[in-house]
Amino acid sequence: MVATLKQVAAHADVSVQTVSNALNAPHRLRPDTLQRVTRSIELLNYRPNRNARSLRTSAVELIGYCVPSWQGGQAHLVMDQFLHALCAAAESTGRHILLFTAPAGADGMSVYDDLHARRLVDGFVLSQTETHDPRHGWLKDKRIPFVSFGRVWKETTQPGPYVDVDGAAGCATATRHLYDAGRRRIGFLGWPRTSGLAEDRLAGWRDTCQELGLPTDGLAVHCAEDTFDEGARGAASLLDATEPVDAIVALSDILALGALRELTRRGLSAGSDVALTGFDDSPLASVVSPALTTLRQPIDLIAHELINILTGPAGDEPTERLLKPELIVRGSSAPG
Amino acid sequence: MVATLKQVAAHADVSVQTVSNALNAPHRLRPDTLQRVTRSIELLNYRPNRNARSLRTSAVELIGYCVPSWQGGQAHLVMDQFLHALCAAAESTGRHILLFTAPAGADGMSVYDDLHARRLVDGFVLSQTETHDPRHGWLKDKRIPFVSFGRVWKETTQPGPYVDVDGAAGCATATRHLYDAGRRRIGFLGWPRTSGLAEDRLAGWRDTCQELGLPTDGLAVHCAEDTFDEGARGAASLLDATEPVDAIVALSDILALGALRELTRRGLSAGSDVALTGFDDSPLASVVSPALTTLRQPIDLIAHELINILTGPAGDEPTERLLKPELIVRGSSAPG
DNA sequence: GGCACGGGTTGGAACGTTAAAAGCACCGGC
DNA sequence: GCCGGTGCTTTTAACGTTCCAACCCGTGCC
Repeated sequence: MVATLKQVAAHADVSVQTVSNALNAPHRLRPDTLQRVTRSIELLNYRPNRNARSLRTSAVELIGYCVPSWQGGQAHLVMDQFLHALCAAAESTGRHILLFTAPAGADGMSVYDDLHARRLVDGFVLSQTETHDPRHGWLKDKRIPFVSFGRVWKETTQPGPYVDVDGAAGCATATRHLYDAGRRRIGFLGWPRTSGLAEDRLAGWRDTCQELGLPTDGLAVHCAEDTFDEGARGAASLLDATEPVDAIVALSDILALGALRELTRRGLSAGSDVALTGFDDSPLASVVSPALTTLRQPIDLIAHELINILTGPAGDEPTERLLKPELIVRGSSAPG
Repeated sequence: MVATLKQVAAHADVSVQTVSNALNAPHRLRPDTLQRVTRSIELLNYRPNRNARSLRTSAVELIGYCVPSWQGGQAHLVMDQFLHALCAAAESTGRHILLFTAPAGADGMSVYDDLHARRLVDGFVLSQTETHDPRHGWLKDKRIPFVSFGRVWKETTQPGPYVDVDGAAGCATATRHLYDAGRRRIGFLGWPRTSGLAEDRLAGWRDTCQELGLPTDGLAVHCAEDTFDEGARGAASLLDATEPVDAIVALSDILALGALRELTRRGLSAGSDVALTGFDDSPLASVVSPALTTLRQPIDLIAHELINILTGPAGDEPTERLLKPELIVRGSSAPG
């Protein structure tokens, strides 16, 4: 049915090894032999058996990725984009992504260990990194290759290589953009400060405000969860203050959309009355009206960096890449 | 580093084959031998090398899944749930999911062929099935195992096994639910009828209305795309009619949320003034207020059926499973 | 003419596993 | 005492590939 190296060799009247060389080290063959072998390969429609190859070379060219469980309605709105990008990046190096599920935290580590020990994957891409995430240290100890999308927060050193988006820089850009649009009282919609990510983005807004001489006292609201309702509630409290805000930087698109709903409910016009920005450029950002100004994570670049770091030369020092998100300006901050 | 069968065999003082049998056919061993071997396996922390096994048995226990590209802001809001479920289902049979990308339509088929020929996967799960989808026939001709999530529309026979959600039954349930809540003029928000899925769901609404003696003329709107704006526009036209609707069955959550926005904009209360249902139970459905009544696809069941069919005995006749969605009643159709 | 050299090619072994067949010890029946 | 099982274990031979060492042969050098 499917041709093997041996059959191709017989057809081209050379040894098996020569056919292998034709594919893996063509420079070793005399041009005429190479051509003869290549013709046979095409004629027989030969495709190398990946299992045999992996057995010999002990590299499976597969990268494990744990598909997050959508606990508690937490929507991963850009996960499909990320997966697509990660896949494409892996394929550009001849690799593929293997999906698996695992319990959260340290409990799931035996799954990682098992996949690696059974040689189903060469290494892992981690995402959904959490504060004090135990996975990184665990994998590092076991010397299992990995790279993380997202920093490990509140640790003195990063255990292993990572790629992340500079949330502080992003929120700084958004804040400055609002300032340039004439806003002078800019509020912040965030999450509780126990989350490293939340604190990072908060800092970007706070520092920029202070730099620009804008007030920050009482202008940061910490929403309990990432839902429309919480976003609306947070926005309401910012609008009900004795001195209401004229702009809001939200830590996520969901919160921003909640705020948008609240503005609309009050008969305020997002963009002209109150300017608004989100974070992530989720698919929803462009389908609401006015469309949401938001910070787009460079997903393709992130994915390529992740794969590069994971599959590149195994240097000792951890590789760290911090990428800047791009401000996508839409109607919610720049009407007309 | 990692123990092999040979090392375990030496440790337990038996032959390699006996260790293999201890794992794959324990009934062949004498109880005491089995115990001795098992102890050695655990002591050495042995894990079978999957590549070697696959080479020998020519089954890789991997299932290919083409990760959809999110063309044109089309949000796959339940894709992460589906992937998680598919993964879990595969793992419950000792298999895993391998992700890949491929151009849409017939152009991408060489990718499928290649993955199969190189023995990276045993078979495929297709999703995002389209009207006149060429993939099914192609795979069937090549005798590459696959199962489809979603029927192939507008063909006389289904090329190969599939699992799908009965959209007609779902919309019928929703319509009947609205009728039971006292609604007598129920509109439908759909997509153009070139889509088989759209026509299926439309039929469920239409037939049920006729059965209940409700009007349907001019009460179906076909939105050009799956966006909030289109949903809002469609809802507006149903509300502006000389005889406005008192309920709306929407073909998707996105359209329903657009309609919800339009209701809110007009000062109408969703649930009491106009009742509303969506389709998919996407994460957004429960975070808006009022929360959206919607039809939940039995994702876990779908995933299990897909894997069962694909990995079950290779019968000749195509296996077909049509599953009913579950109506999740929330505030948008039943206030209070 | 012998020898080192190097490009091109080959045979043999190995990667770690499982299928199939062979071996071995013990037992009951005639 | 031999025969045919039966129950457990080992031997042998693959699966399809790549690594390594060897080989062959023509060339240039002393």
